[in-house]
Amino acid sequence: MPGAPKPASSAQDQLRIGDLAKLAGTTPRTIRYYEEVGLLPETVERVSGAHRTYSHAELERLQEVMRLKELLGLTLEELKALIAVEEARAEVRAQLRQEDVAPARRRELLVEARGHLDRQLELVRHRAAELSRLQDELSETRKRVRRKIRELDAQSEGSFPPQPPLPAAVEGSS
Amino acid sequence: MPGAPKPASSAQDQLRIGDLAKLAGTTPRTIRYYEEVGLLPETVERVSGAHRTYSHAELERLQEVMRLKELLGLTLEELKALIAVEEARAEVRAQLRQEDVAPARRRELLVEARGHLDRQLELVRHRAAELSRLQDELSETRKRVRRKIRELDAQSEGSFPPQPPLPAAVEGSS
DNA sequence: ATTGATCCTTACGTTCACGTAAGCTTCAGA
DNA sequence: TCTGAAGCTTACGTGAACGTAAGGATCAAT
Repeated sequence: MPGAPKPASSAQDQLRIGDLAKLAGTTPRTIRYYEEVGLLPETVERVSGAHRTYSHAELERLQEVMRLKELLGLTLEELKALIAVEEARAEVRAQLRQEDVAPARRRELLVEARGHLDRQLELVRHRAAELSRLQDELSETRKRVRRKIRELDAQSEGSFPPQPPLPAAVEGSS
Repeated sequence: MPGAPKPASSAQDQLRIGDLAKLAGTTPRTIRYYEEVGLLPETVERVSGAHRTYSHAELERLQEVMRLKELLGLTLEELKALIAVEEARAEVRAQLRQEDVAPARRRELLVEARGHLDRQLELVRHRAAELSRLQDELSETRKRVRRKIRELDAQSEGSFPPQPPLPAAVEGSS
């Protein structure tokens, strides 16, 4: 209504906890809980009682956390250790805006982040490898089962009921 | 009681719950609990109070269950639905020993098992794909971080401390 | 200034997946 | 036959990860 153009400041991006929850596919309670246990940083400069506000960056972080939890099945405690990366990277990004940060300090942060990334990668690779093996074994088993079915069908050739028309259609995904 | 030599029956393979637990890397309590919720079949013909006994086949089944739980992070309830395969396959194996089973029935069981296997495979493939994407993203991020470190090192060329000798050595465990 | 929707804190409740303890029974080996 | 280790049932306890409810505060829009 007011002719005043919205201050083109970097605000705008402010989400409330309910919005964040909806966007991330979770609940406000969960977000507060994650903050409580230290998985998410306490929203900046908040007087007790005031509403929490989140930026798009925080949404991404939350989604990343949820993804790691989902995919790796870790406890929140384990996750906390793992996602220290985000912490470091966030700090680096924040400091990149100030030019007066000692390169030495910046390097430290980056090296730290690299270390965390290496740990994450190792964990993920391991998981992926195990899953891959499981997949192979399942495929192998399925092959055997299908072969046995075919054998049965061949034996009862004509002599038996008109061969159940194989529901077949196994969706050849991937 | 009689000095009768141990009946050379097919026994021998009989494990007690403690052995089974140790072999599978879990506890008796967990095994009983799995049985309670229907994840493991109640050991055959057991009068209440008598010890449970397990065969090698049951060990394998338990290990399979634990592996699926670990890798996919499913609840026991979800697992129950998923591992109906084992049920069907066990039945097939049992029936394979009797030749008098109608081929039609045998076929039914096999088809059922195939269906369950398809579901498992789809789930595992999906998981594997997601993990793979995560892995790629992590690799990408790591590359960027490493590049930034190199850039920093290049900038401070000679002008700065003798370039921290890169702790490198990412402990190549496993 | 006044809402009504959303949020805040505090705190107790709940489900899952077992752990632990007690009292008794079974079983394998001497 | 006896015994002690391991098992059985029953039941209460526990930590993680939230759900839910109560009573009041905040905030955006009117």
